[in-house]
Order: sequence, then structure tokens, then C-alpha cells
Amino acid sequence: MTTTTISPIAPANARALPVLNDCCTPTSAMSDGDASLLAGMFKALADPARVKILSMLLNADEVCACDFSASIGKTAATTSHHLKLLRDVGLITGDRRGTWIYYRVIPERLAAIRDALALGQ
Amino acid sequence: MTTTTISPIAPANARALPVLNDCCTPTSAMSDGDASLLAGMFKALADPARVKILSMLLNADEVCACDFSASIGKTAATTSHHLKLLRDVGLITGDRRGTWIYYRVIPERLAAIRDALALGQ
DNA sequence: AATTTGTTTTGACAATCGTCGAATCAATGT
DNA sequence: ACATTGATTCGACGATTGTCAAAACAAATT
Repeated sequence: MTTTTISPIAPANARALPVLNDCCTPTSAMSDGDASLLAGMFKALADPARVKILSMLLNADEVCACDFSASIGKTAATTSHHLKLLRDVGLITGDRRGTWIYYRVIPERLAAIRDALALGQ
Repeated sequence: MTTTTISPIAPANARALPVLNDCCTPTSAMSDGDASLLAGMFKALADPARVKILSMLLNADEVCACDFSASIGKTAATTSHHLKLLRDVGLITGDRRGTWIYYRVIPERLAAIRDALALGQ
């Protein structure tokens, strides 16, 4: 059986995330590039439909793409759009096996977001 | 010297956050309300200007409101707008002492967001 | 090859969001 | 009282975003 990964393993977006603490002084903020990168990651999480998708993925090994639409109450087109946004920031990956595509969360990426929010020191 | 808190201590938004894992089955997503609440928190983080503000606050005890505008490169009006959004989700709090307002991060709130992103189990 | 089913892309639309100038409010000092 | 400086609110604008119907694409089956 052939299986084809939907998102490449190492997209440009897969580079390490900056962290909020230890980045700057009280009067000089994080750089523009780092702030945009981090904000982009949060943007990917900033929609109820995508939060629901992640909630399903975090409670299963993998989820068939065919199951998202009904669970989040959106059309297939809208669901596909949200899945793409999550793939583009490296948070999930899809794996086509025959007719269906199975999605998984990329735990390292989620952990990186958590680390970015670590309290100061 | 009088000090007045800009955001109330316990706004409606200060209620506990849902977590992504342990919320649902693989085929039934997180509830609408919980998903919107969580997405709202991430929305608050989903802008470079607000990320910069948080980066400053996480590297200092407190920051004078008067310092944000220059550091993030936005007008006072825009800066005030972003500060309000962060206050409204309970991530920061402002304290007026005489002429100036000093902002601090609310660490419990930041920790709650981190916890919401914990990996499944 | 033609059909069927699952998924993505395209195009269009309404709604939301970030931004700023101008006006307003708040506290202080003259 | 008045002027000054810091901060917020208001009103307007362009840009981005979420949504769906329709068209296009992909894999499997007849």
C-alpha cells in the first residue's frame, strides 16, 4: 500500500520558534521577524474550527479527514481550508492511504508553542 | 500615593480555560463554547504588536505604558487598542500611579494557555 | 473509459481586524 | 482656571479572514 505525506516534513515554516522571555530588554521589544513568526503560529490557533480540529487530533492517534467536516459543522471546502492553514504552520500533517487522508498532530510543534509562552526569567 | 487598577481583577474573561486534550472523543470535537473561548485567547496573541508587548512584559517586572508605543513602532492610539485587547482576555493588567500607567503580565493566565496546549493522554 | 466518492482549489461575499488622525478624558503643575 | 502631557475613545479606511457554491482534481470501482 502506498502512503503519501500531504505536507512536506520540513517546510520553511518548521524552523524553531522564538520565545517571549529572554528575547529583549524591558524597553526594547522582540524583533519584527520573530514577533511575526510567533503571531503567525497563534493566528493558526485563533479560530474555533481549528481549535476543534486540534481537539480531535489530541485525543486520537490519527483522524480521517472525512470525519472533521461533520464534527466541526462546516462544509468540506471550509474544513479543507482550515486543515491547510494548520499544515502550513507545521502543526499537523496528513497522510494519504488509498482513498482517505489521515491527519496527525505534530507534537514537537505544539511543544514549541508552549515553550514560547514560558514565564520570564 | 493612590494606585488604581485599570482592569478589574476578576473580569468575566478570567474563568478557567478548557484544555485541548481530554475534552472529547476522536470523532466528536470540543464544544462550541470552549472552542470559541480558547480561540479568543489565541486571537489575543495573534498579532505582532501584541507579541512584542508581551515580550517586553515577560522581561521586566512592569513596563510603563509610555514605553510601548516607541518600542513596537505604532501610534499611541494603536498601542492603547492592543493593550485593551490583552487586558480584556485577562493576560495583562494596568496600574495607574499618578501620571503613568504600569503594566504587568498575569502569569496565571499565561500558564493556563500553556496548559491548554498540553499533549494528549 | 466512465462513475463514484473524497479532497482541494477558485471565486465571490460579508464580517472582522489593524491602523491612524482627531477628539476626548485624566492627572499634574503653573 | 489654564496649559501640558499621558492615555483612551471615536470614526473612518484598507486589508485580512471565514464562509460557501461550484468547479477541478485524485483515487478506486464498475
